[in-house]
Amino acid sequence: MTLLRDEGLTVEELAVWRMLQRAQVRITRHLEAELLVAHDLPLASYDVLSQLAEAPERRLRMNDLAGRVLLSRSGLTRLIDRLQRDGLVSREACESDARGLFAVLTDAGAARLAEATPTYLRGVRAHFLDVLGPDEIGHVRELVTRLAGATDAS
Amino acid sequence: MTLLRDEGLTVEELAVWRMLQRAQVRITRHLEAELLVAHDLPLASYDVLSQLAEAPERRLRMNDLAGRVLLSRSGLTRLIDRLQRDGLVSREACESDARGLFAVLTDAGAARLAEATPTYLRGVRAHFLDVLGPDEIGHVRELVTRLAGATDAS
DNA sequence: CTTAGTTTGTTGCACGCACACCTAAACAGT
DNA sequence: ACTGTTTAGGTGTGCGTGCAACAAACTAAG
Repeated sequence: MTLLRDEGLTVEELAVWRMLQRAQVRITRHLEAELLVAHDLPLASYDVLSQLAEAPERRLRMNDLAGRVLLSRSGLTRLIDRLQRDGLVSREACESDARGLFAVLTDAGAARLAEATPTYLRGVRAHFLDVLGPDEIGHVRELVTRLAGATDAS
Repeated sequence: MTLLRDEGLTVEELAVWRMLQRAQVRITRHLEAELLVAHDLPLASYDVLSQLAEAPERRLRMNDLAGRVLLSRSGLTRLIDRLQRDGLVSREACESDARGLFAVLTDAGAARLAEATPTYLRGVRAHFLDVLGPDEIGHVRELVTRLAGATDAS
């Protein structure tokens, strides 16, 4: 694979990227599977609920929310449809802007979130954090911060 | 969020996990978008082609391949259908096991892969590797290896 | 006030994926 | 051989997502 050298990559660098992809996919699937069997709650739904829970007044504009959960606006529309159908979220109009809608966490949604959160946190610990040495976390945090921010510059 | 403490997580640890998720999704999307506009090749297809290219005789059993690209067997069946339709891959029977099938990289597939690889590698460099300090790679490799392997133990 | 342009959220559509089920082939024990 | 079990791969179906097109509401310029 002389192509690698042409682009200035080592085989090690490429392998690291592939393993990261692999690890991320597998961890995410474990997490989702655990949430699903224990609480019938997909990971994307969990993300939405927790974002709302952390937001002031447990409400967020659809657009803001879509950005935070890395979902397209249309995808979020459908996801909120489902959550609303299950009573975990409600839609409320925005008074200052008639086209705006808030997604609002209901009490039932908060309860469901509280119920699922231990499962989620245990999964993050078991599949991710326990694999890191405790002293590594600071280093990884710094690294991941750079990664999350840098992808904007494209 | 006293729930965090109940599970022995710090807010920093949780934030690191979230940012990693975020970074991974964004990098992957950039990569896929670039492959799509430049070569009309989805990332999953690229992965299959490159796995085949690295395999002995450019062929792999469906089951093996499904494991390597983190796809369900049915998902792989459909993906190979598409690649076969486009002439990038062919199916060949296995003589020693009549129910086995090989996915084989065709010359056209190898050509398409060679064409797309620079785009892919440049993307990996730009969105991922450039963000790492060169001295960090060894450390990250070691870490990611643990992550990729550890998720089996569940 | 009118008109052009932008932003917000939703809908039609097609795609890609996983789950459950199915068939055929291999294997195991009797 | 004969029957039950396992494994390889493919098919039917439903779900979740993004893209493009849309309607409604806001904004800005004349």
